[in-house]
Amino acid sequence: MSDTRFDPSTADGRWQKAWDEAQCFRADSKSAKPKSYVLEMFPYPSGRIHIGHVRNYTMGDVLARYKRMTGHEVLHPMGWDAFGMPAENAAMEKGVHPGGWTRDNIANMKAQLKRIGFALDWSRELATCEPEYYGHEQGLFLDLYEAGLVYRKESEVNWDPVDMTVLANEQVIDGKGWRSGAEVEKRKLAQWFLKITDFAEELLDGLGSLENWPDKVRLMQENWIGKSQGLEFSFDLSNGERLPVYSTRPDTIFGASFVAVAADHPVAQSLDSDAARDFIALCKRGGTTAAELETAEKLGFDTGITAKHPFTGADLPVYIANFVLMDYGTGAIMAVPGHDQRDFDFATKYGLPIPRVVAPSAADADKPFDAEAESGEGVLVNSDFLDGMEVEAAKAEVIRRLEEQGRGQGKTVWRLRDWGVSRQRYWGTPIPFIHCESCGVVPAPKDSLPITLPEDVDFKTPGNPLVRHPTWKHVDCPKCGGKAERETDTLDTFVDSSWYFLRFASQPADKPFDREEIAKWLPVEQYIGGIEHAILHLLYARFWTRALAHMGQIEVKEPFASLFTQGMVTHETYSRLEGGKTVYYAPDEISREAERALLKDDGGEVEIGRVIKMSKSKKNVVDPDTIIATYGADAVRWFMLSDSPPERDLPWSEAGIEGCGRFVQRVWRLVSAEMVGDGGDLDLRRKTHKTIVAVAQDIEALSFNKAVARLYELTGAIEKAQPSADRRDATFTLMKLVSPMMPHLAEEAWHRAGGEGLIAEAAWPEHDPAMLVEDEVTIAVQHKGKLRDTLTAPKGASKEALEEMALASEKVQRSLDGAEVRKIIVVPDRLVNIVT
RNA sequence: GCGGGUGUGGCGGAAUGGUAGACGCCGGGGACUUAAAAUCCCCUGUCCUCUGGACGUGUGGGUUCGAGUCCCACCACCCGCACCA
Repeated sequence: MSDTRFDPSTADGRWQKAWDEAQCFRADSKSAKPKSYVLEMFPYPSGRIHIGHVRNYTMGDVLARYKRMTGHEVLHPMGWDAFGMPAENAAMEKGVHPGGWTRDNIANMKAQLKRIGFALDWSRELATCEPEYYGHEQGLFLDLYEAGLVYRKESEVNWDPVDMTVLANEQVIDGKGWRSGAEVEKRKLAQWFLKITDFAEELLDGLGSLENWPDKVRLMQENWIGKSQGLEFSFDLSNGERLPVYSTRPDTIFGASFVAVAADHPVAQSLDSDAARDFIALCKRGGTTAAELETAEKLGFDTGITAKHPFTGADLPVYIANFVLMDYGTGAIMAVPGHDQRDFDFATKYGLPIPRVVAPSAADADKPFDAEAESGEGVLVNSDFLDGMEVEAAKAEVIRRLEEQGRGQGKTVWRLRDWGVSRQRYWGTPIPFIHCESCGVVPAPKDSLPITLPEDVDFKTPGNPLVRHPTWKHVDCPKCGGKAERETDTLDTFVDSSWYFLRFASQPADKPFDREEIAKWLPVEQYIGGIEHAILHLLYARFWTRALAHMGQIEVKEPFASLFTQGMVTHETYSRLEGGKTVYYAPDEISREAERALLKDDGGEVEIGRVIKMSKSKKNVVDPDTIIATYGADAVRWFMLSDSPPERDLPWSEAGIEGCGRFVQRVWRLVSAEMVGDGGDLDLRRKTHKTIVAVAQDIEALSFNKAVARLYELTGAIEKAQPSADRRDATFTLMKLVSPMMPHLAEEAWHRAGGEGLIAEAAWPEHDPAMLVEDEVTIAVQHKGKLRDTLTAPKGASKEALEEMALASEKVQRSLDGAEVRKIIVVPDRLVNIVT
């Protein structure tokens, strides 16, 4: 080791080993210290850690190390979201077993994480693909079944007839399977569902208690749950049937000029004419992509049936309409064109009346519409007994009257659907049920768990290997003992990630978790991950936790007390046209100059594109291993925290990481410098103590970029200071303050400077409150609201003294130029503003 | 279409209604060196008649002694949802 340079290639590994040996990062549940559970969303073991993971885990790591230094017993675990499709794809493409592929990937990624020096409790590592994990998941699934929260029903799926598999919506591109390219069919299959809708109200209300979640995420979940309150009532139809409809605007009932049903509504289906059948087919063909919906024209088909208005007795035409959805409300609506844009468009197209029933005031009852529907507030007009009422009062009145007639009732409708968890795949948790011809669907006995996946499977033939495995599915019925078959569906991987944070608290062999350990560690104080999980993962995990609480297995209801969603790591792109095609080049193929970028291969200039999310197709990716090998783990960690606020995107740049590498060496040189000297340095001491407080606040607020800026400032101040006892103290303090961010450098420097033990186990420095108080302050002097001069005054100087000093300033006098002073505003210790 | 967010130097970004641009990157100049790397020092919003001054936080208004910050309207970009009655 050279004296003048810090060498991460030897130091990083040395300290990682030292932390391992000292077991610094083990969480002790017997500890009396206050606990802190810091968790980052666990990764899918794709094989390589990418730079986004590095940013995510560095943030959590800084917080975890800081919490440990401030006297907390920290739980900071790591695991693997190890089931899922990519493993099966690899099996099909490369002929490797999903299990072997996954476990190899885990080993690689674990080694990568260790090279970054994360303060993780590896003794609690888990992988969801191991029976020790998913066996307990099967047990929990059976518990949920017992509690009435699991059921089976027929449901429509996207079926790929070539791959013989069910596709997620995202895997259907232009109506074709993403892998096979075959036309996707809609098939009805019996599938397993979790009754998340039972918890809709709770999940919605619970959002209110999650003050430390981003408003954005709470809003997204609120919209997803989609509570709406309105009225369900029935029309009498001319064919003698009754047609229930749902409306959130019952107040506008006198404005209804037609009734519309969905194409797959029974009323539509019962029509016996070719024209009707053709129209229904036309509706079904309609695409569901964003662009198609945007331009979709409102289309309708007059059924010839009429509906009797419950108050006026008028006969309203019943249409089949392509914009009415079967799976929301009752699949039928009363259409009020004047006050709903869709109904307005439809009525305009088909020449139906557009009556006004809400107006700004009673005098505007006949005000014409301005080419669009008015859905706002106002008073009711042209509405018989509702005339003159406000919207809210009118809603209540209509509901009251229809309830009285026994024709309808107030009703709450949710957008949230039950959670379909069946996947017709191999690499997932087997659903613990058995199908018996005589007993039906029977839960697997708990003592038969875990139901493990067979190892001897092949992926050469399409379809689910569990279905065609020669022996696996054949079992005796646990009820009657006769021949029966196992369920061959496996669970959605979102189930795996719905409780892993509970399993981290303790890992008993005979049960999913230990009640007391959950009580000790949960909730997670700080959960960090990507915004892409704002809805599904976070909603499912909240549901699963509440369901367990509902069954009395745990106390905690909300698993994540505080949530942080970090931004992406981005990079500019490099490309040029070659033979009419845009060819992208990777950053390491480029030599980047100030204004331009040249290809290393042939020296040709390439175009520098926008800074965008790193993606393989644009080749704008950097590999964590490479950069760690080049700059060391600490420089990379420091870069991840610098400059950009953590919730925003972070543009990766070669120049930036080099700057971080320089800073690592700057700190190193401070420690190498002479650390003794005479006398004190009050300014530096003040700066040091202010920095202790500020960095602590910044880390707790996750404002790592601000903490970084303050550490640069302190470093600069130490460099400028003459040797002194205060300079020595400042240097030791700096080592501790940077240690959560640059732990290897901090250990090496600490060790070299003669510090005791490991800095990873050191306490956060104490600050002296007296050092935070200035005795002199800078006062800004303004005239006409503009800065004219600044002056130095003793802290706490009187208003009169400050006024006097301000007026004495030559610059101020020049600006005043003899004008009459009308008023002087003095903000003590801050500013004087002279008004003329 | 609905909902949400963001807009500050060449770039990333600081700034309890009180000195806009902290800190970093890039760039320029200098020192050290035979030379380079490394390191150190200085400069670095725009403009002008430059020991000073004017302008300046997407645009236009407003509130205020004082607005990047608060209010109103608009523009641009980004994200989420999407015919949810």
